Amino acid sequence: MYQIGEFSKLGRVSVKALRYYDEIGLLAPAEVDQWTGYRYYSTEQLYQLHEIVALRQMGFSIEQIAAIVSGAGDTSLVEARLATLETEQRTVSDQLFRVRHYLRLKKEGYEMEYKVVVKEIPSCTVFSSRQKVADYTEMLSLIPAVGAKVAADNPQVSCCVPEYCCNVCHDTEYQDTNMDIEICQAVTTPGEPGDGYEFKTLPAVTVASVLHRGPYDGLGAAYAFAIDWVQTNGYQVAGDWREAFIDGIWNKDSEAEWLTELQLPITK
Amino acid sequence: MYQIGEFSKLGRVSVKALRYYDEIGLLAPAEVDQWTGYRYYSTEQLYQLHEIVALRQMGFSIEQIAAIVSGAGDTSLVEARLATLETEQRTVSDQLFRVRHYLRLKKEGYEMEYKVVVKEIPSCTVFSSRQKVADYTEMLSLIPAVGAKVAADNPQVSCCVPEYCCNVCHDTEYQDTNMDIEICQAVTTPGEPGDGYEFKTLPAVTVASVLHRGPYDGLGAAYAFAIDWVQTNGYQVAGDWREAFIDGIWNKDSEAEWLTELQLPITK
DNA sequence: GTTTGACTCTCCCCTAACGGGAGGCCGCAA
DNA sequence: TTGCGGCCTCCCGTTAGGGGAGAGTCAAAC
Repeated sequence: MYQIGEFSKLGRVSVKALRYYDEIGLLAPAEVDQWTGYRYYSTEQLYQLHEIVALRQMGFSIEQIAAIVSGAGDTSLVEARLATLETEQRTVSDQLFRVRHYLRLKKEGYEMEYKVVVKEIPSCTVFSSRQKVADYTEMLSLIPAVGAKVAADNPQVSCCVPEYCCNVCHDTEYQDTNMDIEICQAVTTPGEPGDGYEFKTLPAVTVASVLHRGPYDGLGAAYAFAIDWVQTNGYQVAGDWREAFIDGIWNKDSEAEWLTELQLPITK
Repeated sequence: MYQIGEFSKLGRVSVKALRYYDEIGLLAPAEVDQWTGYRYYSTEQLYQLHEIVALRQMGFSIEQIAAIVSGAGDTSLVEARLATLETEQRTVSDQLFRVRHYLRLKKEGYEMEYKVVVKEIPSCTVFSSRQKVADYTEMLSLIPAVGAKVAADNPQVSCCVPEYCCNVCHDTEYQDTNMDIEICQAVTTPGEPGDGYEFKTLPAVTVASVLHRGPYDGLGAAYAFAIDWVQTNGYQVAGDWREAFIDGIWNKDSEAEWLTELQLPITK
């Protein structure tokens, strides 16, 4: 019989952990002195502890270990652990990509103006108007015009809250002149198509998102950053880019306060 | 200005998380209504939140993020994160090896009698006696003899608590006859060498440990298991094997209760 | 004017697997 | 008798919020 301190050294497990295992019923001592409360362990417990430690080293939770050591023979928990480990491996790998990319740019002296977030954009109903525009100035003038026309034709249509107003860019690479864009505005219910616009459903996508602050002539740098990020982090661009308008001329006087979100659909 | 619900949808962050970020001072709303307590966020906060989410997706803790967004420009936290990620990657990889090894054996119908634990054995002072023995029976008779001789010659020498009594096996592969073994017993202080024994220091080692229950003729299977485990888990054997005696003929009548620990020193 | 339903607030308890420490008991050695 | 090391229980702390209770707020609908 060992005292808890000796037993803890034998099994390379802390005294605190042993008391915890006792408390939750995972590993009770062979004997507990009824008067002093002292725990006494035998080598039978050492054998059990060895198994517990082995399972802990595989990363099982205590609850899972309790299930495994009691109802042995079922591999489902182990298979679940395998699946969990595989996703953990992907997560760590993704994070490594990001951190290394960040450090590389920092080392090159780049000031990290842009940060990339991967997010899910749910599917949504929009009215849209696809047009060729000469530049961003022309585009900006079109948005309220389209909105006004739709509102006039479809008085029952209301915009989503919070708003989601974006361009879907149909050009195959970034350009800021003669662009093939589709102005979209998310609405709560579809309406009837009209002159120069229609209602459609934008698909749900996973995007790499970059926020750009300032006037639109800086969007090129943001795009370049986003595309580089997507490639060096092991993703591929998988769909038409979107530019979501958050702040702009309609609510901010100073161009420096304009806020636009680039959304590049991606897959691994 | 957005209410917390809208803002939470814009940033794809839960309301709970936003309130938490406010509470700990990481991201305060632009305005809080003094009477209702309602939080109102502006797009400036959206920009900050985007950065926070990007850093979270790199796996930084909230505390680290607070440090990064306040005192920007220092890469030490990012380098620390890189180091942490690299060890996490190794941990996950190790666990994957173990779980896959386990599942493979299970699928082959093997009953998992042995579990492997990787543990550190600290350096310790021992008296030792290296001998050629014909078999385990002969070895068993030698241990008490050596112990008695040392105790007689060195009355001030006392054994460690808990005990650590082991064979260091100098054979290059497992054999149960004509073995070249070194009987060792950990003591608290070194003594004077004597006839057929000496005092020495066993090095600290990292070992793969397997517990074997039962008589010594089953040790071969335990060795085979341990060696297979070491190889399929990407380790190499790096030193002389040890057999640590926990329970045996000296305290258990039934051979089935004997307990022996195989310790194979390993490196990655 | 009232009601309703969605939204928000604060406050409190919960997580996993122990670690740290306080305050007190037990047994042994000087 | 005193000290010391080991052990006990009890309580609080850790992360990054999640869940829910109970109450207040807001805007639209009736």
